[in-house]
Amino acid sequence: MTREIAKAYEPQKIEPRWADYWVKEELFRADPSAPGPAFCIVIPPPNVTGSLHIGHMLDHTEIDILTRWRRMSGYNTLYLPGTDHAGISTQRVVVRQLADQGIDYRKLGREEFEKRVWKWKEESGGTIIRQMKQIGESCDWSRERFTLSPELSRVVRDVFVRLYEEGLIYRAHYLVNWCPNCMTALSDLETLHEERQGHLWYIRYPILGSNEHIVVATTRPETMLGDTAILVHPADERYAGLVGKKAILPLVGREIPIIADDVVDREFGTGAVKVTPAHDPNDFEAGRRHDLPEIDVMTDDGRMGAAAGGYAGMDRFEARKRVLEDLKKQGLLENITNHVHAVGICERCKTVVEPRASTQWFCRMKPLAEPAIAAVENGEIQIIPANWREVYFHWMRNIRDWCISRQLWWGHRIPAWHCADCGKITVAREAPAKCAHCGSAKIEQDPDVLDTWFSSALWPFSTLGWPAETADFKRYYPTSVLITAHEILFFWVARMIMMGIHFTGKIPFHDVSIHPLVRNAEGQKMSKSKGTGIDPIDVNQRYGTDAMRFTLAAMAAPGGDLIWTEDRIVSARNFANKIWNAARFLFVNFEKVAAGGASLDELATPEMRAGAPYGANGDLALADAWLFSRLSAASKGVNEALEEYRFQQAAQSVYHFFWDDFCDWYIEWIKPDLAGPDGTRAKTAWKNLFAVFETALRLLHPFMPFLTEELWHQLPQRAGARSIAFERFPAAKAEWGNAEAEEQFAYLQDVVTALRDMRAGLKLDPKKKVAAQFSSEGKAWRDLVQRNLPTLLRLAVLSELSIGSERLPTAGGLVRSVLAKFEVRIALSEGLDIAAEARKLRKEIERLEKDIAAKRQRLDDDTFRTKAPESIVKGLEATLAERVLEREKLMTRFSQLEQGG
RNA sequence: GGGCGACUAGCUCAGUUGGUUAGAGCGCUCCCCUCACACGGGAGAGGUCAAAGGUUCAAGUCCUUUGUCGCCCACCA
Repeated sequence: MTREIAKAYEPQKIEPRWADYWVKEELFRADPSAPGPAFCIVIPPPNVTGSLHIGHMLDHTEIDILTRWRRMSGYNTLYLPGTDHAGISTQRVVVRQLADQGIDYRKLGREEFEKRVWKWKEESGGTIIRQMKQIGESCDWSRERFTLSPELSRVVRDVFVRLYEEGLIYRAHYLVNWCPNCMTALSDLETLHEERQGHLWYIRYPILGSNEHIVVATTRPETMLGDTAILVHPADERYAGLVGKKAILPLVGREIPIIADDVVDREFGTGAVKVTPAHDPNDFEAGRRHDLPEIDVMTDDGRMGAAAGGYAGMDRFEARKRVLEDLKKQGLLENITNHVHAVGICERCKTVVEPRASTQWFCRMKPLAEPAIAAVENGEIQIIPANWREVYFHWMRNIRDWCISRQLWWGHRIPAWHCADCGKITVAREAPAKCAHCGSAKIEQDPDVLDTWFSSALWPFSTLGWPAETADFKRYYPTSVLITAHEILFFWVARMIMMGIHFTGKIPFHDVSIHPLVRNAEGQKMSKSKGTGIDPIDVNQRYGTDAMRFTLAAMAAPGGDLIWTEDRIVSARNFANKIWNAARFLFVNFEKVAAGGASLDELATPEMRAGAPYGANGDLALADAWLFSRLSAASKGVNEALEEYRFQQAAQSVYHFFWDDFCDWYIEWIKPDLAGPDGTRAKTAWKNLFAVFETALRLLHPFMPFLTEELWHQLPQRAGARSIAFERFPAAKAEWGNAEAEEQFAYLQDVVTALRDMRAGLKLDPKKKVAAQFSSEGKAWRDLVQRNLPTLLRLAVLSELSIGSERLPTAGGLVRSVLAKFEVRIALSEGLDIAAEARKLRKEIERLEKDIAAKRQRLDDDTFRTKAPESIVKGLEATLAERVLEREKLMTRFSQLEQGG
């Protein structure tokens, strides 16, 4: 029987086939009525207009690894996909696109514009979902959700109304961050802060009815046009005589009061502050306290407005220049100093944000935050790694009300209607016919939409059908874990916890696992728009998605950032190639199995599926016992690591098992057995080889789904087997653990390595067989070597290996020893570089000497002996003895070498 | 102004609860196209774990200070 397997590993040929298969067969469709504990992850919904970037790739790789692992471990899994309508981002994209066609979106009107965005969404919105399918994510595609779909919009309205009725949503006039480019209010989180070198301008304000003046300092002189007061500290003697008087606002001529207020910092500037309630948060508060008028001197797009008099129509920064020039002309600009201060920047478009008083909708956060803080405090929700807990607490404990209204057209329109007659607001789930207060039909819906993150906050339960008690909601909520980057801890994670607890009475997820941010070699965040990123799809094309997934998993250690370098994916691709070739080794030899009388059907038995070693009841050769012990340890390692979201550790575990243990040692060790004349042994060897390989595929599957699916289907399978994704994930098997076999095999590995090292030192032809000697004082060790003699001869390319217990002489050859365990010798000296050997010995002796001294010192210390656990003391004593013996051997060898041996 | 994180081999990074010669990948040196694999095999070199102090029988691991870099939060005009 021959197996059809291509000689070369070409992921490009394999991956699309399985990606299609998984989607078409709907293999990962969740069934809430199926058995097993629930495991559910809802995707952090990517922007519908976006495409997959490296950050998604990492996020989705982790999610899919967990999902596939849990599915294989008997869980009832749901990985729910979906996208976010991404208000500002999407609107910006379409506005720009229309502008490119010479169309002003405002002239289209709201309705038409919304149509255009929906059209754009239908045309381009599928990209990221298509890419997710392409990279093999095991989602239930039948449950795909979109934040702006009619179903989810209904949930949003419902939540809004409830919060409004509970008094947690209110409409108020307040100072907000205004982006003059996006022309909308922003939340505090959407406003970034950037340290900039600016200036502090000192301006004289004349005092009414006198020749005096008062000097104020400001970083934004153009706002003076909206000044309505000056504040000084009540205890400031410099200004004591001026409090209660009025100043004349330059350029404007308005009379403004000078007021005492202890918020003023006497040390800063001149100790006198100009107050612009409409354009500064502090001033806004001061304005409220002192009942000052608010004068908004700007327009929505960041120009000076009617209230700015002669400056009306100018851009705000142009106006700044002109104001300063005019002040200078009038001799009122007293001083200019350099001043570094933080400037608010729009998260989306990087425009300098204008603080501005405006009427907006807000969500009261304190009452929502309290139970959300408690849920993390009491451990109901675990944040991993734990250092993010503190970050979360800090933000949550200082949380401020959330400005949720946006002056955009793309999003969930606020379900509030203003009455033209009574001026009151009607908030309702469905459009009302008339005002709830006066019955007037002259009502109009509020033009604003909700912050995108408002609907995202509901995602874990809105996607599962809440508020209906659906089967999905009952089965999969709370979800298991949220996998995300720390960037959106506040934007999204914190808000989901608050909303989840508030509306469902339950936490939205048990764990929050924060993964690193992917950066490039220069340490910058990978970003396509900045040209600092890579296109993961393109990289997948070149190396394979499996290699990409494995690379990311292997690099994703909790904590810091992850720097993307291409050499890591090269090594992961090489690993995939190694697996492919190990498979080929099996497949091309299946013929021999058949010829030897073993049947492939027999190999596909359920016992083999479970990875049970053939002849497990004591009939295991050393290498088999060792391999199964290693396999069990690797399985344990992978399971435990994934349990704690240590992807890096899990990947490493499976990598080393497969490459080092399985390929480099086991396969090489048993090769003759496979082809050997002894039918029973050959059959056993094949069965074990098959079982371990098949188990390894299952162990690898969550990391490299395509490759493992491909190879698994090439193995003999039960009829009707659909996918390795439904096979059992390998668990640690205590009965396979075999410390004795591990110790013995490691010993033999050391012997082989020492012999090979000598061959290299003697520059022997790799094929040239030589005679060697082995010596150990332990009879058990000599017996072990004796039992494994043929293998040792083959692996070290020896003609013979004598076994003894006497010290081996250096003269006339080369000797190696591994600690006090054994000595090996090759009796040749032609190729020997005596000087190099002497250097090596001296170095090793020096190292041992240091080590011995350190250990002696510790053992001579009585406090150590009394305080340290006995096992540590005993262990130290034993190693010290070994080191001393080894040093002595090396010294003897060294002196023999010096004597011209 | 607060807070957090990083600093370990030439490079990119691991190192769970402190415990006996600190690991990986890439790169480097030497040997090999040996019948699964040169995207490979074999052997090896390379680190006083940023610095200083401290706690401890014992510190890469805990504490303090310093330095360098990065990030987050913050309404000093």
